[in-house]
Amino acid sequence: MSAPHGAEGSGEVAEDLGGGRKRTGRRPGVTLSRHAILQAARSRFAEHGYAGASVRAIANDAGVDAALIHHFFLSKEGLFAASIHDALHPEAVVEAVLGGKGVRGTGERLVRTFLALWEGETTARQMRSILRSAASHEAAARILREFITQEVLVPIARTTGRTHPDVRASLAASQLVGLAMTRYIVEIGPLATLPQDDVVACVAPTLQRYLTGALPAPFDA
Amino acid sequence: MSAPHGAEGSGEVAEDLGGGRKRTGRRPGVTLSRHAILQAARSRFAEHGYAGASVRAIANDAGVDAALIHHFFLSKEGLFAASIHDALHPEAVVEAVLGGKGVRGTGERLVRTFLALWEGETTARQMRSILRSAASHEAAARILREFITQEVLVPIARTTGRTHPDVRASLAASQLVGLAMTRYIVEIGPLATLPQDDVVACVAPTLQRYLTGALPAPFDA
DNA sequence: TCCACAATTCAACGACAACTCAATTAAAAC
DNA sequence: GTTTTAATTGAGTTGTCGTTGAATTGTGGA
Repeated sequence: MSAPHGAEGSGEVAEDLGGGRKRTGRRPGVTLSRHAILQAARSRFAEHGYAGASVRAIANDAGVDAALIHHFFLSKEGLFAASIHDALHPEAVVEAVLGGKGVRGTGERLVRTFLALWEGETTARQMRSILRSAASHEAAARILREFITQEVLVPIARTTGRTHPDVRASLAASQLVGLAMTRYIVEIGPLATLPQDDVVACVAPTLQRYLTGALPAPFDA
Repeated sequence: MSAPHGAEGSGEVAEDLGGGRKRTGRRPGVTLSRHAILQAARSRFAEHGYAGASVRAIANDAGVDAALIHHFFLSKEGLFAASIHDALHPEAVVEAVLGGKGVRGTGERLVRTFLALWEGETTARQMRSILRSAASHEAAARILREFITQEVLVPIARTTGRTHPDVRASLAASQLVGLAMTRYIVEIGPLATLPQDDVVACVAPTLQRYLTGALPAPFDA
């Protein structure tokens, strides 16, 4: 969970004059507000989803007027897009998973790489934002859908040289998305508390089977 | 998807006097509004999640004044709770899955029963409501969490007589939740379009392994 | 030095949020 | 038939939403 001081702590440029009022006009020195806004947005979107996070609350967290958000990002949509921009580096993920080490450890490397995204401070917030928002915000759902299908799983499945790479890819996606939902969002039972290595050990065989194992009758019969 | 005339169609009791206005006071005959509200609420919550669905929009869909919702359900929270109430009948699910037919087909029966919930008109809306809202609304997340862990998966895992039933249960939950997310919410790739039987054939072995197979080293070594 | 521009806040807009209260009409209980 | 209770809307409260335009203050280039 985030520390009690929250996402503020970067925007302490503006000294306030009595009554919470801040001096208008540009501040001296380098500008930090844009970055502060992005960080606050990631936290809010990660905790409350797209609809539940308000521009004003984000601005407040960032220690900034709400209008500044529109100055930088034009709209709430724009802020959301920017806040999850480059959360997902497909090349990096694909590289980490394939890594030239042959096909046998693919399942394990896939879970491990995926879980790592959920442990890093910044990437975890972005992942939470995407998943939480994807459940009810179409733009987020589209981002998630296209990223998963086009940029990570299809390449992975294709390089394994098996049949029906798209089916294999979506099956693997279902297990990974479900893992994220149950471990990090809904926080179900032992899955939410098990050490990372145990989770990897349990789930990796499933992914390995989806990616390189035999598919049931309707497919390869 | 829902028909264009939407969730109305039941509340046609109130004839309107000119200008969209409706006569005040109680309507003659039996009262259908409560039911109409619940149906409209299920649709709205299913499509937009808790935060994205407004009481006014639901009232509008139901052809009813917004105040009537508060009269019946006291608050939006109350409406939400009522709208997903008895969506999940644990006994029925457990019965359908265990069904006295021994342990070998448990995985398959579990997926099949789960998918059936997502195909029925009413239950699908309730499932969508719960999952969409659970992603960002704590009350929904709690409902989902407790239902999954306490009322379905633990009993199922316990009756299989294997070690670590809670770990097995949460692993199975992760696959099922992920399946619902990818097939019905985010609609990823082939999973969203595959016929039900194919999905069952692909996923059942995973559940069977989680529930009755060998767990990896950290658990049974 | 002057000028274009970027950063920043204030004040407000119109829309809509959840919710309340009183009035009106019908059903149910007596 | 009278009284109580339930259903229903209208009008309104209070608050928040995303967004805008003008005003102010700093930065950087000519």
